[in-house]
Amino acid sequence: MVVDSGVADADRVFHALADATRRDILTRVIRSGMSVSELARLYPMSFAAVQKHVVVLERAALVSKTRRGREQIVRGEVEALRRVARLLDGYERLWRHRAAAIEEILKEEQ
Amino acid sequence: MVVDSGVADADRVFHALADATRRDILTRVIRSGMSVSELARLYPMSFAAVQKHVVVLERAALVSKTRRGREQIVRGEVEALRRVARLLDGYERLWRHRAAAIEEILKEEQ
DNA sequence: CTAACGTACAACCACATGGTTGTAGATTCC
DNA sequence: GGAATCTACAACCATGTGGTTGTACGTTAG
Repeated sequence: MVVDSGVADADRVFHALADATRRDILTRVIRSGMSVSELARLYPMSFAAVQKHVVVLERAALVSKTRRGREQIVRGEVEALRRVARLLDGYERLWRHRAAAIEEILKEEQ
Repeated sequence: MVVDSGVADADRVFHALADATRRDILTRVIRSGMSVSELARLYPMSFAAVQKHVVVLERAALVSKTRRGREQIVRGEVEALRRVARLLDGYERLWRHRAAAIEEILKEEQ
């Protein structure tokens, strides 16, 4: 297992998700693959802007691209998504731990 | 239920999580509340920088502050965290849907 | 072959972000 | 009361981000 720079990974993933356009692209390409220009037609911005959003998602490993003729098909990668979900689960577990401790204290006080 | 500006909420939450220092602060204050200056002593940066990180987490509703004398105690708020986890679950559900569709297609082809 | 299409990338711009220092207001300690 | 502590916030700076346009290159269609 790669231990190195898991921090930067999380940085990239959360940053990639911190933009409504990118989240929308992600939901679409998870449903089914789409070419970059198909995606670009969906948003009120230039092709270049959408292409850059796709690059950000790609760097975060949230999507992958595969060539099909002159098109580049973008697909959602669920692995990174799962890693983030697990991370958030970790946060929540910590919280539950705290909640349990509080309950313990309240019990003792009664 | 508030329907308005759930998008901006997600923006704020993901952006808040897209920084290693802020994620570290979050894990600590979820375990147990800490004052801002206690937090500030933990990181190799100025008090003001840490205070600004706390503000970012607060705007994302990931932490809340309560006064205790001259200190401000920062605590982790789990509600927003859960909302994000649910959002990511939503993404994963979409993916599973796609996986099921692919299986269906493969079955038909055989 | 040539034209149109799909993609990638550089250069540029306005604005946000993450850091700094400095100042000022509450609150507590002695 | 006066000093120390904790917090908040403004001003500033370097860098990053999200958008633009323009250009170049490979692939497909006619």
